[in-house]
This record gives sequence, C-alpha cells and structure tokens, in this order.
Amino acid sequence: MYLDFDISEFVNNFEHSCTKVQKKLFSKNEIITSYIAKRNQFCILLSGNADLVRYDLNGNRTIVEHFSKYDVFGEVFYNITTNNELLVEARKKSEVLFYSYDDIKQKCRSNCKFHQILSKNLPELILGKVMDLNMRIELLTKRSIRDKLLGFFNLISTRNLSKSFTLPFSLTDLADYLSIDRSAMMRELKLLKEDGFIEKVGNKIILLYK
Amino acid sequence: MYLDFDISEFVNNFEHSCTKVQKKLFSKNEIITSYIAKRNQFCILLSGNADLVRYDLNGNRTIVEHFSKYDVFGEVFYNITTNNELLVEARKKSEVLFYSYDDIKQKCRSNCKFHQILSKNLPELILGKVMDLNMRIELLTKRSIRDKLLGFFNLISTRNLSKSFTLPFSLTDLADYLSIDRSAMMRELKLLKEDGFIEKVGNKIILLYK
DNA sequence: GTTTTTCTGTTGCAAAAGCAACAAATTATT
DNA sequence: AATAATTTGTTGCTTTTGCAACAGAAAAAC
Repeated sequence: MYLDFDISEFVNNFEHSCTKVQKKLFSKNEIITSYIAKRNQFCILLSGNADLVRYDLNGNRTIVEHFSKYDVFGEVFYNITTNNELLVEARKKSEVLFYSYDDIKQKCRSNCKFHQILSKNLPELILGKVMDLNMRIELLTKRSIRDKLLGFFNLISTRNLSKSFTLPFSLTDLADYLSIDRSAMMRELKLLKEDGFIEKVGNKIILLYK
Repeated sequence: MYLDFDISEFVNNFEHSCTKVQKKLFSKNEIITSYIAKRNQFCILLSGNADLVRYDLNGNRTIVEHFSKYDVFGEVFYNITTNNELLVEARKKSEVLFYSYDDIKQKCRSNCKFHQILSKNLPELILGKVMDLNMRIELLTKRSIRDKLLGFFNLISTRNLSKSFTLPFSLTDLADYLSIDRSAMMRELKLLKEDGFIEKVGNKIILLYK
C-alpha cells in the first residue's frame, strides 16, 4: 500500500498559511530537538537528513530512526518513560517544520488551511510511520549480524529498484542503526564479500544473489 | 500523553451498527489471520490475547507483536515486502473485529456510525500503535540480554504500577519476543537473581532495584 | 593546501550468546 | 486420574559478537 497524501505538494502550498507553524534551518550536527514528555511536538523534515539518537549508560549510541525528506517525527510518537535522552541531530544542513499535535487535533483555532489539510491526512501520515517502524522491527529482530545486514541491503535495494547502491549513511552509523558493534559488522561485511553475497567498494554495495 | 478515544466504549456501542464489520471467535492456537499484501485488513482484538508471529528460514520464531484487549492490528500497518509469512495466532480464546481500512477512509459507503466514529479517532488509534512500536524498538536496540530483560521488566512494572508482577506470557515466548535464545535468557535470569536485581519464582518477578 | 578530525578496515583476545540435549515440573488432553 | 505435551531450568561446548587498539584513507576545517 502507498500513501495517497502528497506531502511535498502540501508543504509547498500551505506552509505559510498558519502563523503557528515554525520553520527552522539547522546546520550539520546541530540538535534539532530533544524529546520532552507532554510537549506533543510534531515535526516534518523539509530537506536534509536527521537521526533520532539515544545514548545509553555504557556509551553506546543507537540511531533509533533515520529521517529523510518529508519524514515526520516528534515526541507525539513517543511515550517517554525512559530515562535515556532522545535527541534529533541534523546529519547535514536541514530544514524542519515545527508545530504542535494539539493544533492539528483542534484543527488550529484560526482554522487555517494548513492544519485543516494536515488533520484530514493525518491517518495516512501516521500509517506511513507505522510501516517504517515495522520495517525497522523486522530488521532488529533478525538474529545475526549477517541477517541484519542482508535485510538492510534488501530494503535499500528494493527501495532503489537496483541491486547496486550507495549506503544512505556511513558504516559507523549503519552499525549504530542496526544496534551492533562496528568492528564486528566490518568483519561480517568482509565475510559476505568472501562468501560471494556482495561486492563492496567503500560505501557502495552490489548484491550478487537472486 | 494518553489517548482521548475510549475504544472499549466505542466497540460496545457501535460494533453492530455496520454490516461490513465482522466479529469472529477464535480458540487457543488458532490462526486469526495471515498478512497478505494489498488486502488492507484492520482488526481490533476484543478479548483474549494474540501474537503476531514470524518464522524464519533457520526455524527461529519471533513474536513481532503481542496483542491484548483493544489492541489493533492488520496488514494496513505493514508494507509487506518480506518473503517471511506473518501470522496472528490466538494465545487463548479470543474475539476479533475485522474490517477494511478502505471503508474507514471512505467512511463506509453506507455512512454508518461505526465507521464515522472510527474514522474520526483513527489518528489517536494509530498513534497509540506508533508508541507501542517505539517502545518495542527501544527494547530491541538494547545491546545485551540483561538490558533487554531489565527493559522489559521496567515496562511491565511501570504499566502495572508495581515492582512485582507475573509475566504476561511464558518464558519461552518472552525469549521469542526479545529475539534471543531461550536458554541464554534463562542463564541471564539466574545471574540477575544472583546479582540481586530481581527475585523470581516461576513466572513471577519482583524487581529489587531503585 | 595543510592540518585536524572522522571514518574505514583490520586483528587478537575476551565475553556473551547460541546450540543441543536432557531432566524435572507444570499444564493440557483424553 | 492417567497420559501426553509443553514449559522450565540447567549445563558443556561452540560460535558469534563485542572490545580495544591501531594504521591508513577520506573528509572537514582552517
């Protein structure tokens, strides 16, 4: 299933139609927001890339989610019980639209076009997120580093309609995204090459199977 | 944040107001549904318990999600690209409401009360699901069996407002839910006892920290 | 264009997790 | 109530993963 709602068109036409909506620009490595309980912030990434990141007590960094153009994020999606801080960090220069989920629910007191349309298409938008998260869970529940890597490669390959692709982020980040040790991952990548599953030149991968 | 929509009240008052909605009863271990691309089924569990389960090629079983009363599930939430079959299995005698997501979007051609109300509250409902999934990802990204167990115990403990609780499913299922080997998990539970983190009598756990 | 920082690639060793197999306990089934 | 099936609990051994440390390559900053 794909989404009917064309978020790019929506944003271009209506981002200025409500004064409550804020647009901000972030440079690389800037913190876009940190998740705070009960604030109900709802964000759309307009350009660039960003990661939702968690640091645990052992110094491990986990990329909880990776956002590209028109992905939505914010604390509305989180039941923040955890003690760990959740940060959204810009990976490169990024533009972000900020607004409050409560305004969408109430269709904004001024009843502006922006919140009206968003409100109408909210289910589709959130449903898209659910599907992303389910995909992520599918990856994380794989039992070995090899299966996680192959699962991730399949995903990218399907999305790009090609068996050959450049990784959407660095290998260091990939390890943090799959929640595994980087050096163990590098070792497994080498084995995948030796076993003839993939070719790899730097961050470019070619799938050799099926 | 909590959800405004009281799904139990809704179901009790309106489940009969649309002929397109089907209610079915399942006995323990019966397969409630299997996820099939493009069918857009949307289900509510009215009573009992059920698991969304995936079996991989190595014979590993993964409990992708665990459903209790009033949880929603169905293939609407899935972008089914994977070759692995996804099954929803009843854990005990369970009642399930079936309908199509398309009927909710179109508010059902007969414009019945059921689909009207559901349509209105859909964002809240799906948002609840997003939060569940994010919680699940938080667990799965923990790096060790110990952290996964403690994370899970915290969750149950917070939900039940008590440091002492009975596990919501068997230890065998818990391992499949955390995506870890059962015997390795049992070993870690023993160590958690020895290290004074928990007390454990059968499937009852008491948290001893904080 | 040089320096600094980050990222990639590699390895030996240690620790954690998985596998297999089995007995005892518990729960279902007849 | 007896039997069958499943779950719990345990352990020795193997494999996988993580950790630490470092050199070279690449990218970013100055």
